[in-house]
Amino acid sequence: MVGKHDSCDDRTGIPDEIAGLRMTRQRQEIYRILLEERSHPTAHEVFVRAKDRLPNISLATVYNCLEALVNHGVIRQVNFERESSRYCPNLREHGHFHDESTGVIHDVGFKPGFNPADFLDLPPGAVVQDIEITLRGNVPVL
Amino acid sequence: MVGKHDSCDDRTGIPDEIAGLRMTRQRQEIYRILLEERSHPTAHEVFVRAKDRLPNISLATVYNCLEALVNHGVIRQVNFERESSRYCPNLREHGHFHDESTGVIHDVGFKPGFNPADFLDLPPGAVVQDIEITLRGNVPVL
DNA sequence: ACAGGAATTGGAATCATTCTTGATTTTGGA
DNA sequence: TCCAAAATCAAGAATGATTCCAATTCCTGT
Repeated sequence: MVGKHDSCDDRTGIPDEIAGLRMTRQRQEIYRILLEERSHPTAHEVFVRAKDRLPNISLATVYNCLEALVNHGVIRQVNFERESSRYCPNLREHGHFHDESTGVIHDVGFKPGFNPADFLDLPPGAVVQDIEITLRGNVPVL
Repeated sequence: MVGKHDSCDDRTGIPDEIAGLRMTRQRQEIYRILLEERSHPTAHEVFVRAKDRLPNISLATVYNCLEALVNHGVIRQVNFERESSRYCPNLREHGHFHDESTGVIHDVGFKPGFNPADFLDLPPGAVVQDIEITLRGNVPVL
């Protein structure tokens, strides 16, 4: 059916290359898992899921792949406190709301016109390259 | 600046008890270091400084003390990415600006009227208990 | 098909932090 | 003041996430 010459893989529908990164079988699989599993999984959670399709994959490879994907801007690494890093494929600028009753992590978008200087007393002349916003709380059930 | 009220220790000027926490010699010393050293030191950095005055103090004790102080709301624990935790005695609600050229971490206050719902698309009904804002960037020298 | 570079693997190593277990110190009551 | 209980400390072992390393294996270009 599908040869391996064009830009799509047989099983994942993910291109052979993204953002200049060669998408090997394991990188495809890991990226697919992140796209499917929007729950901000940890490396270990990704590892467990990846073994369904790639029984020989190693945890080191999962870390390698996640790192490669992060470095090429394909996914983002998210840290809460000192817990294990989590990974998400949402590239829009966004923060995270951690619902403590359910454990669910929601992405929270920045509203249009978002500008940190509007609500923070930044050092004079500061040039912001990156912003990270994390909220903790809960969403009461009605 | 050493205003002694009722219960004060001779050497640090720090009360015997804060927020219901018994201020032992090592807790006083560690708290004093944080008040003095406003550079958001790590546990290990605090440990090194603490040994000047308490040569027998152990790293475990530094961790114990920092944890006690954090749990009683006397200081705050601050995490950047997955680096070692840092500690700061600034209890005002504030975020952090990490100047990447100098490595300096600046506290950034929230402006009056600060309200996360104004600039974030929170999940409907979300009750925010805590917010953490970290910026990375630099402050160009003129 | 072949060489050279990239990727993968499994296990060892690292590092911050936590835990465990006695030893010390402090506190409150007799 | 003196004692027993409770709290705190210290030292090192243990943990857990992540990184490093050395040895294959896999790709890519020729």
